Amino acid sequence: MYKGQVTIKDIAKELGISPSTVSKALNGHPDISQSTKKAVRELVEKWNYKPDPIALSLKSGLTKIIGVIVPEIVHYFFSTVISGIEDLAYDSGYHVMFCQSNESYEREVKAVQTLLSSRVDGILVSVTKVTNDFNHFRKIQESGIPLVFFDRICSELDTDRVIVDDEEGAFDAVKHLITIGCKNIVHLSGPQNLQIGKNRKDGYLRALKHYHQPIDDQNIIRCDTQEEARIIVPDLMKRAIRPDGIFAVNDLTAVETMNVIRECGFNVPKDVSVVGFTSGMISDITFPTLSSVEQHGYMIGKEAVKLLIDRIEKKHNLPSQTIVIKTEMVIKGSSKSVISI
Amino acid sequence: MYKGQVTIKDIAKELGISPSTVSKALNGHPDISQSTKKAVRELVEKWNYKPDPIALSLKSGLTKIIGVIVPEIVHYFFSTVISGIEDLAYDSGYHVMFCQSNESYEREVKAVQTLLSSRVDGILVSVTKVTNDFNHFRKIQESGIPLVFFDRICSELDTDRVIVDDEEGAFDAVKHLITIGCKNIVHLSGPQNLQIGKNRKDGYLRALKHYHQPIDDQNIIRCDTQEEARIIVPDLMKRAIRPDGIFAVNDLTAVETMNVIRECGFNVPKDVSVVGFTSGMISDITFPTLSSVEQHGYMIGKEAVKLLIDRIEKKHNLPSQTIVIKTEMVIKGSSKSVISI
DNA sequence: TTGAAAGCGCTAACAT
DNA sequence: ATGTTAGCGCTTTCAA
Repeated sequence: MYKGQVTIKDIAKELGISPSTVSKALNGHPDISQSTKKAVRELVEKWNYKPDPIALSLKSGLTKIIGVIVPEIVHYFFSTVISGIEDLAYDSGYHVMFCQSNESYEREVKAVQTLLSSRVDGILVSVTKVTNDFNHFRKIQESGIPLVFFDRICSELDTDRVIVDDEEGAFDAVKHLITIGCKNIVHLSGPQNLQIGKNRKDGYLRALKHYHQPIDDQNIIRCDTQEEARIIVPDLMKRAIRPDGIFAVNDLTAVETMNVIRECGFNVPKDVSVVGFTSGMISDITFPTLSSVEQHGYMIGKEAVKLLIDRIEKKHNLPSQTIVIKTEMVIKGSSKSVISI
Repeated sequence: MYKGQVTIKDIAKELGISPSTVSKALNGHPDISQSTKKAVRELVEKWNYKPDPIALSLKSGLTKIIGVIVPEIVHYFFSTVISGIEDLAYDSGYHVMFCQSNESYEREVKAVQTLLSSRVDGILVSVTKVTNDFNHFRKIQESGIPLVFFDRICSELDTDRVIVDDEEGAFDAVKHLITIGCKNIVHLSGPQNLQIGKNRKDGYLRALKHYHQPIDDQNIIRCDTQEEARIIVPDLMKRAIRPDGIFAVNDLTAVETMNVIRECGFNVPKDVSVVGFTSGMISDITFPTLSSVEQHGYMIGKEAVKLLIDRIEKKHNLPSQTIVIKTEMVIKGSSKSVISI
């Protein structure tokens, strides 16, 4: 037991009144006299009484805790989102409990069980790259616990969501590459079972079409990690017709792509322009700095929590909402005009 | 209320026995018959009964929640530590609640209050750069809640700690610079109210002394952010006697230092070798890659949780422990021999 | 071998 | 205006 914690009983005893009177006084109940309220408030202040959240939870069935499942914590984008979640949740009187799935389906399932049995009031999820079965999420819905997906959503389930406009962001990225004169743009794509992977590819394709660029299936390559880039990019640079622009599905892949290109004896952005997706701190510290699509992770976190708390507190049976956060093409050093305008 | 949650009462009613019998059966109490135990176990399985952690907490006074206060979540080192905390805590049946102080003293104090009033079973802290008053931490101790500091410790308080051997790590870094031939090594130092800032400086000094290098106060400059590096490094490069080695107190400062040096028209590592501290993902993606002192954040997190849980569960009044995690000098591209051996 | 009752801290319906 | 009581889900004497 938390040593020396003052309870409502102690206050009651000291004041010679009953616990329920103290409770009512504390909760601003109208029947309680001003004098009693004042006495209670003073003693509460003096003894630094704090209601026990556990007792409150047992009574209300609510824990004021939000569960969050992310693929990784050591990840710029996700840590940014977490930071936003954290900040708004605390401001709203909620605590946050994190689980990382480590991109493992099994761990994700386990995390769901853990959070459910912890009786969190709501759950925020960004799914792993490998999740193809969604029954664990259905279980959340069946339990009546509000569920909000962010970024990596599950399109099969009818839930609230916070996403960025991946298609549009990718379109902008490729448009940028086209605008600066790239004629042969490769897309290093993400997992196609994830909506974000699909949408970014779609944006790439739409931009090519819109600007009447030829589309070549060979220019869409499944590659979304540093390790994969290290293997795949050298081959790209050995092609008869070398790419002059690369749009990578995330920043780390983009950075490694730049590094490999340099190692192959080429220059970024002179020989090849590179654009990433996320635009985190990483994009500022590389050489050259990385042009990338800003994703506003902090805001994603905030919006996701807002949506979730709304669901928790107003049990309104409104239809599911999808909030779309606008992306922003941020041009830095890795993409540069090859044509003089 | 958590919809459709099975309680011990439901089990009891179905089986025609009393709740207390169910409880005992579940807890392997010796005087419950095998047949009853079996029946209970089967129904528990079938109905997927899970004890309500809130009720358990109310009874035991323990929440099985660990509170963590870090300066930032969006920070490679801290997110690594958090990842370690997370992993071991869950394996040990604990949950984790994070607060970020955002390097603000007020927010740190508030975080302590929040965690205390959440009745966490123990608290893990890495203090802000600006914390000089430690009464909020004393309050934790007075409440009888175990407290463990990691990395950025509070040396005034008698608590368990997990630190890296900053002095030795810094010594190794500077030794490396000396070994490759640097004659004029600058230290970009951290806040001196933090033990880590002091220790890293001490290691720098000891290395210089040990290898009979001249010590120059002008070569110790308070600078531990990218912004500061951007202002300070150009001046360094304009000195009559330019530094040929720079040991920065953290990786981000080191990286920005490299970038600024390049912008000033010099080459890393040819003109100046740069070494950082932490050796995170960052150190692999920069150009050149960054030599740095590996800090093993994940392990720090694990050890800190282990220490904390030990304190929580075995109320042993052993004296405070300090666990020191060994660092490791990782040589990459930003430091290179200028002398041929 | 099992059950009844009390209690963890708090709230709320129902007396007084 | 204040007090009594019951109950949230569970454990734990103590009694049967």
